[in-house]
Amino acid sequence: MRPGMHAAFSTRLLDWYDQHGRHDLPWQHDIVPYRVWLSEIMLQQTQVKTVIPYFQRFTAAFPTVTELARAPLDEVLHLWTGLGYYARARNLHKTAQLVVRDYSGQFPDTLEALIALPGIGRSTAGAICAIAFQSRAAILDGNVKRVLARFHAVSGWPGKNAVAEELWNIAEQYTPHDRVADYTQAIMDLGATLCTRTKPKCQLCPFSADCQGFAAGDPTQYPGKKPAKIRPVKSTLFLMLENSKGEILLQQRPGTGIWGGLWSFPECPQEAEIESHCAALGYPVKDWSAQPMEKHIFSHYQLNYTPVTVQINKHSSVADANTRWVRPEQPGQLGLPQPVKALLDSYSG
DNA sequence: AACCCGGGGGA
DNA sequence: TCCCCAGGGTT
Repeated sequence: MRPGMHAAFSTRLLDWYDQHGRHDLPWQHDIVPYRVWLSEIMLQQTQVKTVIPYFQRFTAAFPTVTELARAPLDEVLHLWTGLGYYARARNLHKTAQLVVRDYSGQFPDTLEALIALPGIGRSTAGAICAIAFQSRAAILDGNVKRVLARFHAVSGWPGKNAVAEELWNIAEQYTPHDRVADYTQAIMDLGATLCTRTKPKCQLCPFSADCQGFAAGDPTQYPGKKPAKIRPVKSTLFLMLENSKGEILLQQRPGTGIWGGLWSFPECPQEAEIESHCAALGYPVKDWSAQPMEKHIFSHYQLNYTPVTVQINKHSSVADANTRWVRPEQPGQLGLPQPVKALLDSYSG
């Protein structure tokens, strides 16, 4: 079989699915549009394993779209807590109310009508049409993009329109008229279990002999990666408060976000705020002096930081749980971001 | 700590 | 039309 031979593709995929695919996922029984829709929304940015308990709780609380539509949004959001992308839950609730109001509680069965509902795009609409209504419609979620890009060695990034269009065309061509619901589950399953982002199990794949990505030597080259974007530049002042013992004040950063849980200097955005910021910390400023600005590169932005040495009037060396006075040459067993470590080293040296 | 993810909304 | 974002999981 060569890439492009449509009927052979779906036949081989369905044979694999019948023998090796997953058939026991919660949304694979009692297949009705409501459950298909709910599962597809949950699966949009979230993996199967994570979704399963949420799907169980949701369908227990709201067995039908009517009950979901009647529920307060707060209850929906509560049941969604932990799944992330909370806009999905708001759109879910809106769509439930629209289905009740405009469609008497019966989901529409055309791509156009489904896409018009909040939170449903082309791929999700295709999945609902194929799985819930057995009508021929293509999908192109992350798994399918990977499978098709590798099979055809499509190297561009699917975020680009031209690449997405090429993949959609391929997806449309392979989508069969018969068993389209099983085919749709099957191609997602192949991508999720064999044709994985890293370490694909090509030796188990029914398509490896014909896969152009495999033939090229490294299927993980496909599809192409999102291009690294130009890093935005952020600027901050690192306030290096020094007490009369020559110790420097560090603060533990919040557990999440950049440098989560590490110890760093207090920061403020500009020189005009130095005195008020230190006063708020409980340390009136005697004198301060800005040092040359330095750069630190993260994957997603560049941090320009200006160290500011600050002499304080208060001679305290006590600190609360989130702050600590350290000797710059011996900061102790603290997690320090690289620039903080470097500044402490140069300060003592 | 980088990378990934479908759809919505703003530039 | 393109770009960016959300928020948790995987690697």
